[in-house]
Amino acid sequence: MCARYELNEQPRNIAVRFGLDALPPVVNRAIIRPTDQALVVRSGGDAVLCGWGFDVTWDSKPLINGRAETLDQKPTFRPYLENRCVVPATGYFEWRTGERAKHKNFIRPADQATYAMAGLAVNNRFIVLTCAPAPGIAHIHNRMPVILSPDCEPDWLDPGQPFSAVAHHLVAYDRAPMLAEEEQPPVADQGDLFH
DNA sequence: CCAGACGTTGTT
DNA sequence: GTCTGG
DNA sequence: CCAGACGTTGTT
DNA sequence: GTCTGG
Repeated sequence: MCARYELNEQPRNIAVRFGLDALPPVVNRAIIRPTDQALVVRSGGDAVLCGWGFDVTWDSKPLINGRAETLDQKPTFRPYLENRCVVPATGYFEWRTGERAKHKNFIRPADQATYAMAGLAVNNRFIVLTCAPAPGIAHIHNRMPVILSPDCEPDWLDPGQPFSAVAHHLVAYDRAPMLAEEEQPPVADQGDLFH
């Protein structure tokens, strides 16, 4: 899940939305994929670019997600429970497995154009935390990124809070419905390829 | 990053 | 070769 | 010692 | 690569 997301918003608006001190650094593409540099916000309006995924020695692929339910039990994550961040996004992509094909969905909360995913950021890398899905999108996938309400973001980011005091934020988004737009199957417009 | 897929209709 | 998805 | 896990996701 | 369990 959540192996791709979008941040399609003007730096100016991102700065306002997340209370940044200055305009955030910019990357030239809106679609973010594993290993890409992307914007993360830490406490105090500190916005930096980090690469998506922690490198692990046992796999060539980076570790891009962390399960919220077990985060504080994993040796890989436990040292970093206070290195919390939020990851600005305007939507994320999820593939629903259908009878015949996979259907790509673009998913976002109904009440926020630009929202915050909960994450950890360490050594210029970040991961996105996942939780059980909200009811409206459970048919698409059994996980979703943790999406924070704006009023919870400062608490989540507060480095003075122990993880145990902020872990309750790591649940499916329930402030508004989740909207999912399913990408239409591509039109096989190959006319007379076989004529 | 990198392994694995890349196509699956409806019988003109 | 390019796209997909974790 | 040494095989297997180690995160995830999705599920052969 | 390093840790864990048998």
